[in-house]
Amino acid sequence: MGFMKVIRRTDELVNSLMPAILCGTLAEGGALPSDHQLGSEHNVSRTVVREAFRILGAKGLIEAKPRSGTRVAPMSSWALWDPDVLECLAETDHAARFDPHIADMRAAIEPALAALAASRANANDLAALQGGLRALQQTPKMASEIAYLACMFEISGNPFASNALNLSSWACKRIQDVPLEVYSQLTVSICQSQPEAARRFALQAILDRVEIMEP
Amino acid sequence: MGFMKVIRRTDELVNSLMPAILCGTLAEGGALPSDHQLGSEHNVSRTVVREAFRILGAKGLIEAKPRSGTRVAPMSSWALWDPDVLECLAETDHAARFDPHIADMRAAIEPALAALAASRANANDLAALQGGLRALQQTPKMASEIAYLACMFEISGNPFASNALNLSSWACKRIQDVPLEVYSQLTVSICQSQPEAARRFALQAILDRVEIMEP
DNA sequence: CATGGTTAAATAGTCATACTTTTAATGAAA
DNA sequence: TTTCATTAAAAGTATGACTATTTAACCATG
Repeated sequence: MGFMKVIRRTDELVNSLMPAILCGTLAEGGALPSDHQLGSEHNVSRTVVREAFRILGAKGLIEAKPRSGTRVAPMSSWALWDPDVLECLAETDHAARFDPHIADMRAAIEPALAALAASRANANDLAALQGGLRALQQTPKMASEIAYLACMFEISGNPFASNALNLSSWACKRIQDVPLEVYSQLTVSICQSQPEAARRFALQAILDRVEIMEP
Repeated sequence: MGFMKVIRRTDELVNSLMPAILCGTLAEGGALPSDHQLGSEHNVSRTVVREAFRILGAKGLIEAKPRSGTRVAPMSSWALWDPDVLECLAETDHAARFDPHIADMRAAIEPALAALAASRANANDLAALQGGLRALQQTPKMASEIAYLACMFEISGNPFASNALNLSSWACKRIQDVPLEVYSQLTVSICQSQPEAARRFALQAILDRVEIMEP
């Protein structure tokens, strides 16, 4: 099935530099090689280096100034919600340092989205959600869990939810133990249009994971 | 004085294309001109066009494929949390459509951050926060409010908060009426290490704004 | 007529090079 | 020491040529 996405040399370079930035090999505020030099090191043209820099810059990871060169931006400007950044960060050594912060964010956002979903779902939505739950029960893997959450987020009708899903992916990836029972209760709550119950169960699903993570 | 940030022609092009994408002039799934053609239209080299495309691509706004050309990506992949995207979206005609969704997100996130801040603040943090409050009381403008919230988010210690601040900026920009009284109470709650009270007041600050927005 | 494979063309991707602009360092003059 | 011009390093821009990928038209074959 030919879904071979084109691999640009630009992207390869991005995938090479991003981990170095996120894991601190290239420290915050530290200088990157000049694009000419980086091109030589990676055997790519300056064009490729510059396009890679544009991408990293768009994600808030680096900043360039004429004559001064290109430097790693302070973490406060990193686009941590970005799927690429987040995915890359998850594969880093100190990913564990971010676990509690992500759990905090999820605990804030996902219950709210669940409540929204409960108050807005129509018949089609419920069918989709129940289908997602069944799939999750049959094969309780990470992919199914993400799909279920994606469905719930979609139902919430909030366009910012699709980015919040990146945080969920992180957590599901880190701890692949699916709280099936809670998800079942959550689904029921949404189907019965009970926002507050949905809110509680969505929170519970997260706390269950945190508990495993704690020690 | 001289903080004149360099204006790249690349950025100018991005600033020209992004609004067109966000406001739907370039519809989702619709094709952009080829980079050669776009270069002619804007009197810039293909280099500039391509770097602009890389930036827009990094923010999930467009996708390029050889031979097919470059198209506007589906909104679900847009990086709505990105400060540039959000700022640009705010200046769009249908910014109002996003107001309630942003309010929902803020209502979920900011109370949680306020609670975290209340439980983690040290003496220095409190001094900074109180300073921010005083500045806000003296000049209750948008900039002061953002600064205050930034301070609180920083205290929360959550690295994802700095991106959440973009949502706050949106709301503060849209309705510049500062709920001074609530912020005062919020500050007190944080200073007295009362997370639950802080949570309530942070929520209240948002609801006050929504109320104005509602009609 | 239908089917399937071949070819051709359009467009993104890459490279090399030359030139321009910005700005940090440097050093000379006041 | 301060100030101002010089210099040079690095990013920014332009151009043109070439490559790679893929759609779409085309042609041959059944």
